[in-house]
Amino acid sequence: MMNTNKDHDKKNKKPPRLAWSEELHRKFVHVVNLLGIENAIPRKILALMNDERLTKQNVASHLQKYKLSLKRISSNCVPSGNGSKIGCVQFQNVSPSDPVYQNAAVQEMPMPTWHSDESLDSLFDDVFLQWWEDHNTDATDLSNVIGTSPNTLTPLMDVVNSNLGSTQDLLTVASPSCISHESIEIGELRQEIAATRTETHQLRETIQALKAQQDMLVQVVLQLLPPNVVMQQ
DNA sequence: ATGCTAATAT
DNA sequence: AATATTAGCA
Repeated sequence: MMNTNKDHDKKNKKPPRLAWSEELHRKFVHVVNLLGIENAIPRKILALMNDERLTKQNVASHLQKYKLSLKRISSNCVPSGNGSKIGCVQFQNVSPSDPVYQNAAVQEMPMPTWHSDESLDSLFDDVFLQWWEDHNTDATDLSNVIGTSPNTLTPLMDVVNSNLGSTQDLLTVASPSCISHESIEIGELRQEIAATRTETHQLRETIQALKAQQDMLVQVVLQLLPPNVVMQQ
């Protein structure tokens, strides 16, 4: 009696299909950007997201779609060969959730400033670490996760470990001095902090999108200029 | 046998 | 269109 029917039987173990909420997707994008699109495989993504709602197949499926969207975007921005013809469109519509800056063609651009923005990187790391602390009691989880993977991730682990030291110091100093006073709303402060984090996160994405736009525009200008002007290294 | 991706199915 | 499932490769 529990067979080829359309059993809406409650006992049948069919988990409802996963809906990728914005929050879930942002988490996903966040982790993917952390790993870099080339290292972002389902197992690592799943581990870093650390979300009970997710299974590896969920992530794999979503990753497939996500890569397609990246491809869609990239294909609009690739300049055509050595000629002076430009294939770029849609500069205005770069969405923060669409990491155009991962476009391989963009990354290969000979822009001297491309890799030199350390402040942006550290901001990125701060945001990630705070998020990680929120969702995991112990940072050794992260170390374990990353430790099992090839050495391409060791720089990330270093960053995490070093930054973690400072944040833990902050915590141990701050918490004892706050207990005694009247019940001033710690909850409100938490909310405020959370809001600030979200804002920071969004700003970070906006900055990166703008940076990508700027670099692409510079590239366009370079291609429009006569060759002799550009030749200096 | 396992994990990943591309293709296909719902 | 979004998500799940399968197929086939490494």
